[in-house]
Amino acid sequence: MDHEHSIPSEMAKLIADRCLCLGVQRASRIIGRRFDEALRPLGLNNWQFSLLINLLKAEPPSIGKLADALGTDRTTITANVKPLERRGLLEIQRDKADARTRRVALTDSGRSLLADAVERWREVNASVEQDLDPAELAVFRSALRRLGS
Amino acid sequence: MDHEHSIPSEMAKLIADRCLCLGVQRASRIIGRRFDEALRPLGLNNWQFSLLINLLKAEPPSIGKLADALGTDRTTITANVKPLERRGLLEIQRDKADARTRRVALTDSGRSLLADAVERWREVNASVEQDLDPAELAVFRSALRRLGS
DNA sequence: GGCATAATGGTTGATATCAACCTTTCTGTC
DNA sequence: GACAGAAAGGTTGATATCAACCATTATGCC
Repeated sequence: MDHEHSIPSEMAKLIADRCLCLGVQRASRIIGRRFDEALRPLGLNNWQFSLLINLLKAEPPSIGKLADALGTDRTTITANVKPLERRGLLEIQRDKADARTRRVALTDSGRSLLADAVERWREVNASVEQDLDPAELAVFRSALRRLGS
Repeated sequence: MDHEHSIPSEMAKLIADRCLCLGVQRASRIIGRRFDEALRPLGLNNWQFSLLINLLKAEPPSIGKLADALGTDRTTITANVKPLERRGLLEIQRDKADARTRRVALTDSGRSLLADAVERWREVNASVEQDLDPAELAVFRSALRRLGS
């Protein structure tokens, strides 16, 4: 007994299969958990690793630059930097030239933890890479780059 | 003045560029916002749309089946179904045969909202698809499928 | 039936995500 | 210097995410 405005279940399956949003979010959750697992012994999750690795710049990046790099809202950076600051892995500095800008800088402790984390990252990233053929992987990367811009 | 265990910033850039986790999560956030924007007039976000579309089955799916379909933890389903239940878009039913199982069923109201949402979904999904070449898109989909299993 | 084990899923606590709104600071123009 | 508009970021409130732990129910073996 179909409702006037209802969608048959075969069409629903087509939609779910074709939805790029669900596809990419589903994959991102599943891959995220693999990285979470690899980094768990260090007390980091995949998001925190990505943030920390983006702090290794010639100059500590601003909140806005970090948001661009990670593809998140600025307020997400603000909120999620706090636990890492509490752990002493990074610190917030005020920019000397522009009083509006805050820069996020790694501490020595953060730098040292990151060195361990990179070893674990290397393994799990290689393991995910091996789930795809080399040609497929190259296209996948370029598609991700194009979609994330 | 490099710390003993520190990573040079050129290597950090390589890691950030090669990290499939960051790449896919970054793309998923950016794409998610496009779908959020398209669905905002209906009061739905991309996650809620994906959940609702997965309720259009011959038989209402269990919490666990939904978690598989969306690639999330079971507890995420439990928690995030609540706002949709409050809005009357779906309801939780107990399975007749197995008292452990709870099934999530669309209401008429949910079914009707979903019919509107699908129109908006179609547009935004097509717009994301057009950011890739057809061949690239096909490889991208198959890579997502392989990574999300 | 009794019991060990699987399966299903809820609860709690911490972090992640973003829109809407607000404050502070800078820049350009006059 | 004054002022308008832009730029950078914080706060709040709601939803999203998952690990760890717990409770209930089903299943299989004896």
